[in-house]
Amino acid sequence: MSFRRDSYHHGNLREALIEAALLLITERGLGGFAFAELARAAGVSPAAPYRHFRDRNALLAELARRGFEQLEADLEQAWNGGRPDPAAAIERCGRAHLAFARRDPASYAAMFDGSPADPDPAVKAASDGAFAVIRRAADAACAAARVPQRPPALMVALHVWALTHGVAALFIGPPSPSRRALPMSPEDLLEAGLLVYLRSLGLGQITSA
Amino acid sequence: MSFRRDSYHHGNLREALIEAALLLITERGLGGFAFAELARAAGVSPAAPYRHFRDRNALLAELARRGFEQLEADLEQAWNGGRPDPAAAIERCGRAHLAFARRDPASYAAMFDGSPADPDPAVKAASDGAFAVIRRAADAACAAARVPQRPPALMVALHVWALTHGVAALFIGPPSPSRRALPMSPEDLLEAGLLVYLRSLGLGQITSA
DNA sequence: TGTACATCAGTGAACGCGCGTTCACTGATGTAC
DNA sequence: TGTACATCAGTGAACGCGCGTTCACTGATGTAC
Repeated sequence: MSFRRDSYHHGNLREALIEAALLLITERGLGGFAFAELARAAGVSPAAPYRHFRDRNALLAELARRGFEQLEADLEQAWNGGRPDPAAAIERCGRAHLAFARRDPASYAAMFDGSPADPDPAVKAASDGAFAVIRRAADAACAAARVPQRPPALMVALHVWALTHGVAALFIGPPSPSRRALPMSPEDLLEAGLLVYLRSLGLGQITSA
Repeated sequence: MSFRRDSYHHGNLREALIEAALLLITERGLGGFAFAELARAAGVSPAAPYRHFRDRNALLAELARRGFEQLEADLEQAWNGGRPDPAAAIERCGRAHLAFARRDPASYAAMFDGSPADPDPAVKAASDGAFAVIRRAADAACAAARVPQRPPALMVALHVWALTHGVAALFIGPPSPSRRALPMSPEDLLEAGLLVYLRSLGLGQITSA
């Protein structure tokens, strides 16, 4: 999988390293790549990556940051101003979240299973941005709620976030020791869960039996 | 942190290796221990662990298996026959699940974030056992449900499982790049979420406003 | 009670390996004038 | 248009390190008789 180039300068080594990391993480999990291995895959000397990333963790942080920015964009598009109604739009956000985890499992791992000791402010900001979309959705949902007893909007946002991530973590991406066979798609599972949840807030259509 | 012993035989090396692994995983994450390091921590030669585990993965599988067995026991006790009612008992199960993740984050990681390529049948069986408790709880909940429109019991079980794991993964254990500050306990967050969800099935007390 | 023997947990030395990181360097690029 | 120079991406060799794994071995334990 190594890469041959003709000129002395690679030209796009930074991107090449990131792509190689995504590939290796997808194949072997978060711990499954070595800094030196990325250099080999990009066809440069083992010292070259240090021109672009301080170390392995800096690269992982970059993956997480970009991932959250992409997730925010995907969620924003799925939300689509809450049309036609908050419940339907939130379910679309859930699907978009799962689609992201499916499409880019390596970034998803860097975002949610990343290194314990790494309080990178840029990653935090990007993560906040993605969550803010769900937070706004929860605000809209709560404003439209037709029941007196409901949790604060922040809690609703966290419930949606946690249920969605729970489904993604359990049923999308590399199989873990706990992976169960599912007689349905993760998307359908999540949609049904959000439906039940939001119905309790007086949202969504209650289809007649 | 190494361990001195007086006799030629360790006596309880297997357990000592497992404890050392749990400690190191807690400190540094799943990838954060080397087989040789466990030997050092237990005060034996680097070849000694091979008497007890085929390799690093076999030890991780053992952690996962034991973890699921403990989780099953905890859930079973929390369920307590569904008394006084399924909704209250399910919320107790959620708390027990979070308590387990809190008490033994290393095992939890081995159970849910474990190695991609490791279809250990004993781990699978133990995992099935833990989930079965929730599955039975969902059966009871559905039997008591007072609404016509509800998902199949398996789906209800998966929703509870996913929401609970989502809360644990996001807010308990080693902070990830996505960890958000929570203005409440994970336990309260989960309880509120389950309350809203189960209310939609016609379960639980609807406290008057 | 004593002895011979099987069992097996742990030894310790050794191996080849790939890693992260450093260093003074060199070759290409682009810009000032 | 040409030339001198600053910049900096990538070199390649080197280092020390800890890892996983193997091997013939040795010391302790327990059991048969």
